Amino acid sequence: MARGKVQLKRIENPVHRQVTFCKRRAGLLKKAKELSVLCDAEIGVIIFSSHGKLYELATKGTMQGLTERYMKSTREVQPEPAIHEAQPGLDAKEEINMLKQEIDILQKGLRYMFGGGAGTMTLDELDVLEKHLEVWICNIRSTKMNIMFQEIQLLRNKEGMLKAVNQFLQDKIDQDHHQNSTTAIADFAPITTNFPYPLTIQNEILKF
Amino acid sequence: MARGKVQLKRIENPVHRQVTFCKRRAGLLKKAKELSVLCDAEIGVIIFSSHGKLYELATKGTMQGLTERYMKSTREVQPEPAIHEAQPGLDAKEEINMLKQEIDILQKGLRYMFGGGAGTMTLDELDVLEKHLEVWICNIRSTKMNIMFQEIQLLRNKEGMLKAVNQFLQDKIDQDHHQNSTTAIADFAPITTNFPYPLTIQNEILKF
DNA sequence: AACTATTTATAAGA
DNA sequence: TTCTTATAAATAGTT
Repeated sequence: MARGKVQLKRIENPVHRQVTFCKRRAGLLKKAKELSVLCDAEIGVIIFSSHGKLYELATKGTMQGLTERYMKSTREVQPEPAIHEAQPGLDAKEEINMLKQEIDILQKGLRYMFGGGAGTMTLDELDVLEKHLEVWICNIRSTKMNIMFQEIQLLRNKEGMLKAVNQFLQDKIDQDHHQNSTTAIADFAPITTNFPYPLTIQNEILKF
Repeated sequence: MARGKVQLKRIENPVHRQVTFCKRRAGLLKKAKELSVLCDAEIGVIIFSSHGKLYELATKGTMQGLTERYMKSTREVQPEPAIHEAQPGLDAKEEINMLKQEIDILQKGLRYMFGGGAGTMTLDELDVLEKHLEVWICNIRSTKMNIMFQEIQLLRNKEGMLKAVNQFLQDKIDQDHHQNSTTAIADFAPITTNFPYPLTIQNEILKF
């Protein structure tokens, strides 16, 4: 925001990006603290850098407490545990009975599973159990996707940094070659490829 | 920040506080979005106003996913409780440990399922759990198939018996008709259908 | 909700 | 990283 307008897109230069991250992170956390104090609000900020490092701020208590409060707040909006959508025309007692029945089925299912399938469940009970398990697997796959997505992000970042390092090394090599050809050794062969030099990157660079 | 420095303390005037909250909240969320885009960071902001109203922002995915990532990040700092000892060369103990581990995963999975997905499982653990559930579902489907096959057998038996009864009744009717046509009444119309007589089977026959 | 005078944040350079 | 500084952005107080 100074000495030049900023484009609202990912900063490709890794050094530049890191510096900006540092500065703006500090600024964001400062702003959050100010807002909390001035307006008596409870605020939590979680920041994961592109390298996966965590920075956090929780005003008025712990992040743990805040996330719990958040869950409580949103649970009312989103009845998360699926399937158990309130059926119209059923009062509280009926709903409780239905839930108890479902728990029974799940418990029976666990015995069925670990007891070697020797339990005796009806077709309907098995249907309910199957649906539960399908939702469960669905959730698991979704979580796995999230985790894998994070992995991909990390690898992309590594790729970007490696490219930058490659470019740096290439430039250095080009420079060296230029010096050599103009001072001591005759240019007996023009270098037309950047290979195999970029492959010489040290392993240390890969450790984040 | 304009037309007067601001004191870093709670604004006592409620109207003034509300206005400032509104403005600065927008500013904070904007800054958070910018930081996320510019520096490729995953950011979550949770704001509870002094009246308890929730405002939130989650870049790159859901707040749910972010809090899970946060939990995982902070959990790693704390020592992981209950790690089963893995002694090489002892087959029996190894097997027991493996089984314990599997049970752990299943228990964790149950918490994951019924705790609203707030558990923190690794990708490998989720894989194991998914496989377990797939086997489980497979077993359930197999059992369902068995049950349904038994149903089908039962229905086939009923069908066979009904057909036999029908045949018996049909024969009886044919016989009666033949008697009538050869003794008293002229054959004014040949019977070419067994309808609607088979529909007169008594309900008692259907009860197995 | 708009409008500015100022303060604050920060991009670029050192 | 840290400091400096010119400039963009945010916003306090006002209309």
